[in-house]
Amino acid sequence: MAVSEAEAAVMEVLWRASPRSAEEILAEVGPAQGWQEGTVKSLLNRLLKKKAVKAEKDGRRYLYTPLLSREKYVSQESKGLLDRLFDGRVAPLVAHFSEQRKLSKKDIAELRKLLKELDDE
Amino acid sequence: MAVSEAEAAVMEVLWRASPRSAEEILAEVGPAQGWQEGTVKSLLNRLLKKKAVKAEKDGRRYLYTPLLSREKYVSQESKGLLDRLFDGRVAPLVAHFSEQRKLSKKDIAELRKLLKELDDE
DNA sequence: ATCGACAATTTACACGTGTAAACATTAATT
DNA sequence: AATTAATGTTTACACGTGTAAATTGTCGAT
Repeated sequence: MAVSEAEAAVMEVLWRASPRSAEEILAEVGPAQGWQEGTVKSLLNRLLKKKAVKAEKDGRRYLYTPLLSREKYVSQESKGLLDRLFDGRVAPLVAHFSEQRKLSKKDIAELRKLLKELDDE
Repeated sequence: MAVSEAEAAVMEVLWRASPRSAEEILAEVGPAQGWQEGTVKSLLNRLLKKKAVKAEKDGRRYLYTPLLSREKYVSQESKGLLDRLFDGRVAPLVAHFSEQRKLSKKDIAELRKLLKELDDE
């Protein structure tokens, strides 16, 4: 089963640094999302069921560590969107943003650099 | 409220050609998705509630037309992913696919062309 | 005017999600 | 040992989604 959006917010915390306790996770994500303690606990349990994180005992509490990597998660999400909307190809996606004038100077510069690097291989 | 994935499959049919009757939509999308008549009817009604399509009477049936454009839908979906996973910037997304070796020859060629065109403006 | 066919609208139901309270367990403190 | 504080586990509930059956409405043919 897929990691939901709220669950992903918890994963983001763990991807930044792990292992972490529920309390630490709450401290980092609670204020921003307006979440109570119970909410984070639930999300952690669902992530455990989904095998997206693991927990190891540390005294009276647990420390959580990601099992699903950010790379993998990002790949799945990106591929999903690409397949659904752009026939699985990257160029049309970029073209879309280009048409919407959503490419920043920085984006363009970075894309140029990227293509140049691909040349050198 | 957002157009869901199943609903989007119905929208795709209407984006290809409209207006269309429920029966026509079913004929086009039913087999591929394995959907019964009732399923398509439900999805159409939800799309009506969401103001994503409109219906005009044609004899004893209705003909449906998109109100939400594919452009707009694609923009929303893409922006959502970009903001959630790539800090709102396009270049990191492309870099991600590049690292995963998911850029086809064709993609690369098209991206080159795109950047060249941006130059000429 | 009634019946039948067809199409739309309503209702249904299981499951995931966002959100959290209630309850249980465990370790520390009195 | 009993109580309390901290933390984890279970239960809850409303809402959206995927899927479709049941019901209602309507036009055309007897």
